Amino acid sequence: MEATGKHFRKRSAILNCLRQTDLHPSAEWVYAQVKPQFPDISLGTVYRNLSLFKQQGLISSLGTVNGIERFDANTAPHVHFICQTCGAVMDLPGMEVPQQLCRNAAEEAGGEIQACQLTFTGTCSACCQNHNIN
Amino acid sequence: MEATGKHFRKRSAILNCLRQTDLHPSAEWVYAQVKPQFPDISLGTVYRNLSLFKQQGLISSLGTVNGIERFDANTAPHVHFICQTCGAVMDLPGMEVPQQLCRNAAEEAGGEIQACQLTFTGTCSACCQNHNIN
DNA sequence: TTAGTAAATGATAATAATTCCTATTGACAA
DNA sequence: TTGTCAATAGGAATTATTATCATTTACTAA
Repeated sequence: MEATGKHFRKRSAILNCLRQTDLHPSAEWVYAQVKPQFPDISLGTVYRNLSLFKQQGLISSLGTVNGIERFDANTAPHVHFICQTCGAVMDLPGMEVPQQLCRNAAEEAGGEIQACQLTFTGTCSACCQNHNIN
Repeated sequence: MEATGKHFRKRSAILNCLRQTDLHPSAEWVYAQVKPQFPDISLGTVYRNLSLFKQQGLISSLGTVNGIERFDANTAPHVHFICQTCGAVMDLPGMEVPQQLCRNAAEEAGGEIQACQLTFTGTCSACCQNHNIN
């Protein structure tokens, strides 16, 4: 399973691509990024590996934006802002989910809590300006 | 646009169905519930009206669970727990998102914030028990 | 009653994101 | 070289959702 040799170059390129961006991209976006370096890569490989990484806990999914799944290589708990107009997903790095909230949730849910997602939805500043112009 | 007469019976049945459950159901589930009362209702009508209600702010969407969109007639901000094993979505009614957190988000995001979603993911107590048995 | 209308619907086709399938390729060990 | 097995490419299949369009329903006015 080591990433040595040509065998795993595509797989690690996909992971690296996701690690080098903060755009919380879709599978298609990752595909487009990796394509120049590996012209014969297939979209299926991107989906397959993203799914594998997710299962291994190397990446996480933010859910879908406009019906398209978005991924994040930052698995530490953090807060997101999603612009409903342009579909941009941004981190709100200055914020964090209070630990107490997570403890309360664990208590109230009864089961086991594995992840926590705090997401704000609205219109980003760029789209707010565009809207004013039009 | 009043819900008088037979014309709007299906539409309001869909909304009532959603209002009378706390399962945060899918379009297909709503369809199955309304079907006995309106045997000739079509799935397209359910999708069409759910989409309309969402647009009107009468209901909200939780996003997708296992690739299927889930809806909620409770538009007040509240906290959810999603079981990754069985796909159940539950409210955590004793919890709420701190107001201060929302204010911070608005400040940091720059744009306009319209909604806030706090979701915990994990394994519900029922699925935890089943897992122990098997 | 009887058109005339606009909205709502049923049935089905179309769309598109994602997953599945199978032959092929690359890496490595014997 | 050869056998084996995981990884992949390419494309077909799946499936949730949306769009289309002819029909039905409700309401209004003559």
